[in-house]
Amino acid sequence: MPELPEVEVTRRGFADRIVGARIESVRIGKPLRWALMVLPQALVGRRVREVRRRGKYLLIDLDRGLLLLHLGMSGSLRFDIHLPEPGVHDHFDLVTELGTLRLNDPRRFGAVVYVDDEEAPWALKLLGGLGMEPLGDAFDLDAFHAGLKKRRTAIKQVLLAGDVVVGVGNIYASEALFMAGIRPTLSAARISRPRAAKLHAAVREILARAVEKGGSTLRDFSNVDGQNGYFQLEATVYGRAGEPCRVCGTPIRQMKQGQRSTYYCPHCQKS
DNA sequence: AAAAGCCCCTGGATGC
DNA sequence: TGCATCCAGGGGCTTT
Repeated sequence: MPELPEVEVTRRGFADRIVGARIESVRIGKPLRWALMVLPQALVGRRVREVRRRGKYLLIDLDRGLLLLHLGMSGSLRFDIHLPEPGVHDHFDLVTELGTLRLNDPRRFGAVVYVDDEEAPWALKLLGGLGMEPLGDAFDLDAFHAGLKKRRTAIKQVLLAGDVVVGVGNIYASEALFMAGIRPTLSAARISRPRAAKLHAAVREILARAVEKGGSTLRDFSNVDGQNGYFQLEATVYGRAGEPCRVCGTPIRQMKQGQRSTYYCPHCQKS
């Protein structure tokens, strides 16, 4: 589920509501991808300072230390003053005086990790290799093009890898490549400067638009208030195999790249 | 060093 | 209705 837009929509949904709150208790359900790395009891009494996002990670800064949250493939967060009894897929509750933040994740590919600071080994391991943030000023076109030139793999794979630019997952990679008119299998290193510029702009536009629409809800995703996103309704290629291209009418094709589905228009994305 | 596969896990859709 | 198979928004780890 959650690519950058969904994580950002999630962040915006509870950041202002939880900042300043004192942690009253922590409840752990089934194990997630990694152990919490700190005794939940040790978090009690700390206060939430800020909620940030880096790529697809949420960073919850406390007055001492921070929590790194990842939603994996099927995770979503809820936040409310009062939440019902936890269900089988509710694996983490951060109970604060201003409300409870709850992670629901059926497939349990998500993660909650505590670190003392961003230089801690686990923080470096998870965040250290991440590429540029696509929204905001740090997404530099020169650096983007330079990053592509180093990679001979298919451009779709490079977008997904997250070491050049972060946050672009399987839906938005296909969407951005369609917007830029680039064939997903094209070697990243072979992308010309003008086309890199188009892709750079497309990534920004697609992600920003998706944030505006509340993200994409295919199955599990909803925001912290349980509301769905609507970007999936304006997908141009993702999930539309066999349906006519919205621009030229040619049937959209589906293929596999690295065990993941890629969608593209063979006419609009000739190379 | 880069690239390609494998795997973690659960549930929904589809097919026989 | 029951059971098997395939597929799904991610990404770390191991192997080439």
